Amino acid sequence: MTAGRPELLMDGLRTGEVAERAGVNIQTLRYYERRGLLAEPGRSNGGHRLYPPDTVVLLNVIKAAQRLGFSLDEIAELLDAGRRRHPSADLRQRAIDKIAEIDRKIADLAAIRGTLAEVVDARCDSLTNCTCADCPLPYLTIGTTRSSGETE
Amino acid sequence: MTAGRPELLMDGLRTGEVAERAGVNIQTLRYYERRGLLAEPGRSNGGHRLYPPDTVVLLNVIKAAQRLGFSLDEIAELLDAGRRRHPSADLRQRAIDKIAEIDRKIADLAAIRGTLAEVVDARCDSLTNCTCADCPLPYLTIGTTRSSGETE
DNA sequence: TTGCATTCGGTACCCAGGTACAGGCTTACC
DNA sequence: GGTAAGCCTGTACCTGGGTACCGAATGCAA
Repeated sequence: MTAGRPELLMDGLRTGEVAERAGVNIQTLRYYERRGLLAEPGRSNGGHRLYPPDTVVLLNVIKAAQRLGFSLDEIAELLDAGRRRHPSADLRQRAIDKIAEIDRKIADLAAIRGTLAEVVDARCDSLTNCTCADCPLPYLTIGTTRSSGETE
Repeated sequence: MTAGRPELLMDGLRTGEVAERAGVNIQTLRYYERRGLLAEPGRSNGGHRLYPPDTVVLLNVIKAAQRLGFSLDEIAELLDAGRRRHPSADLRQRAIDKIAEIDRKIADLAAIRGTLAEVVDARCDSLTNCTCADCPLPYLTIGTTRSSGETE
């Protein structure tokens, strides 16, 4: 039992492979494990981590959520919510709140998008000497949905 | 000319007022000024900042953009783009890129929203003992649009 | 004019989210 | 069996985005 047997049970991706495929640093994997975003993976006999292949997908999800402005704690919650689909009443309520927040984000993104689209259209009569009168303050529509009270 | 005259030219909001109305810290105003997100405001005779009132709106915009996952540098760029609507070819291209990025964000948010909505619906036959077979990996659809190359 | 609240500039510190490095074991291949 | 590449734990460090604190100067009202 010391060595030699390939130990079929514990195949999987090693940290380096996962990191490369997901485009993250190896240290980040351990960091996420500490933070509870990644479950502790299996180990080889020698103690090396062996990840299930879908870990790569999960990492992509986490990175996408980060780009959307969610903190790691929030992402952990979202993943948890998405994982067990028969949530407690509390979790359910938080999901509802998150949905409202997401709707706000989408609306704000749409507003920014709109302004940028106008920029690209550049409906001005000249690149250097624009006389169009309807060039008001940009993005005025966003950020106005929430007065001051934050998520806390 | 030493004092007494209200000096009509230099009315405006003082840092404390702006900070309170926008719900940010006073130090944050100076920080944003250093970072180039806020233009240097006028000053009183004694050197105190006097902000134009729409600074509050601008701060709300900045905060909204932050919640959407944009860095301060990106926000500075977005503001710049939105401000001068007759952009250079380069700025224009960057606006186009940003729009694509925003579309991706919106799509990802919609995916998360969808999963959360399913959670809220909880289309399971029991809260503790669910037999529904279609509870696959959550969020599988998001994060898959970009393979690895990032904005850089 | 006195006095308290604000603001000034400057520097130091804080937190989240990583990233790097050191010294020692594993794995893989010849 | 030797050895290079890869991974282990642990700790230290870095960047972005702020915050806090200091002593001095201003603003404004009584």
